[in-house]
Amino acid sequence: MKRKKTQVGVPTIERIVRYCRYLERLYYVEKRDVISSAEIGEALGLKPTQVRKDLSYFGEIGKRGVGYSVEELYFHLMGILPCPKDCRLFKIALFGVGRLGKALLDYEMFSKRGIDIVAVFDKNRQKVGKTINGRYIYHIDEVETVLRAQNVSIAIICVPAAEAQSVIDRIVGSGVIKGILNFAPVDLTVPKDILVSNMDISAELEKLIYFIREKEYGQPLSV
Amino acid sequence: MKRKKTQVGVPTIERIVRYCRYLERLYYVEKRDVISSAEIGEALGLKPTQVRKDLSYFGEIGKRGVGYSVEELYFHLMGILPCPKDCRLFKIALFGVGRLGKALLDYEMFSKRGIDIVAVFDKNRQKVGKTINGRYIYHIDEVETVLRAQNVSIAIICVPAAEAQSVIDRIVGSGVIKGILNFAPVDLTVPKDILVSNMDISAELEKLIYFIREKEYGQPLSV
DNA sequence: GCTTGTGAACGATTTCACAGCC
DNA sequence: GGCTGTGAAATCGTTCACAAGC
Repeated sequence: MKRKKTQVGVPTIERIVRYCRYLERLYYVEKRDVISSAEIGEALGLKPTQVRKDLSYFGEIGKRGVGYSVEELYFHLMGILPCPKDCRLFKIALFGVGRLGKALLDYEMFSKRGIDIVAVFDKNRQKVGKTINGRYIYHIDEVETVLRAQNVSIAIICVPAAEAQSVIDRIVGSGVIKGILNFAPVDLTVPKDILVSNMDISAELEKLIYFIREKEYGQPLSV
Repeated sequence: MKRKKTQVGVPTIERIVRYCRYLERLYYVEKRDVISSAEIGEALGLKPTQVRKDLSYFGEIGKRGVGYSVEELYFHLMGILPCPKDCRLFKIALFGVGRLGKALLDYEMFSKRGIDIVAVFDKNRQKVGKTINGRYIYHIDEVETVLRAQNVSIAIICVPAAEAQSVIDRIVGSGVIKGILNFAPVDLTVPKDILVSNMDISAELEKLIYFIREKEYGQPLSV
């Protein structure tokens, strides 16, 4: 099997996810038949050429002079993205049942997309053994056993920043985890064959404020 | 005043936030005196040249042959980033007191960074009038009055996807909001002078799974 | 010796320009 | 006329190579 040199880049995949969401609404709610790259671009704040380039990576889906069939395009993109079909293949565990962890456990969008969290861990013995949203809470000491038994491949980290790295080390030690979604505001050190996606809320806010200030005052500060 | 052509890019600012966090620990916890770009890069998974290039945008802070003074660099970067000094300038309101909204209201990292949410809104009359973590919950109908009175400039959106756009329209109507941090999994339509930062949790997970699959199986799907 | 700062080279991503098709 | 698909050009971001300074 020949390895293609030109893989599709990260920004494109991020936009594919957004196209997919937009088309979902167009298909189920607005019941549109066809859509143009110009209109998609308008809705998502992108240039039409950007939209067409992205879509062209996955084949010729549109009709020239007409546009894209909403149904065809939607199911085509759904086939490219992993969910919900493959989410059962990639089982997910959540670490840290604080407020954020609890919020994620019944996050509407997860269940809607077929994303299911199969195991939950905490280090607090008071929480261990209870169930939350139908999931049994394991103690962090059981991590190796449970992750292997359930064949979990993705970990969501919602523990405090100070504990994140030690939790990660134990998770990585289990040898089954392939990807980590990290909500703790620290940079984790992991073996480089494991993918990490950081969702750093306060970092995002700081970034936002930086650019607001830059826009307001022309210059961020004395540069 | 001359407008510089080369503004610092988004990826650089994202890394500056990370340097800042790392240096904070180095300064207060590990009490290091100097640090090299190589070591910073090691800790954050970046090449030393990347670190130096980023830092050089904001002046010559290091000493050749020696490295960077942790103290000097830390406070220098703190000066570039908006928090916590400017967070009072940029007041924040939160919309939607569901599980996620509640989680954010006492997110440790916010208070630690001086980020303070000054007003909270919900459309549920049962919640309105109560206080949560010391913040009075306003009804969404009061949005114009409260935002103007408090001079709020940033909105955090934690309402369900279906309601996000209508909430946004009202917020934008108030005329004081300059930036939005959006947790609802939809693409919002806003006037282009307003900055939007999306934190789409399920999109991030889908992206992660896509790239895990690509890595595992060489190709994401039949492309 | 060692480490920073930076123009130049390289690589990735976006945008343009236009051919191809309905 | 309209809209897509795509190579080429432009832009943006990262990495290299090396000069400058401790």
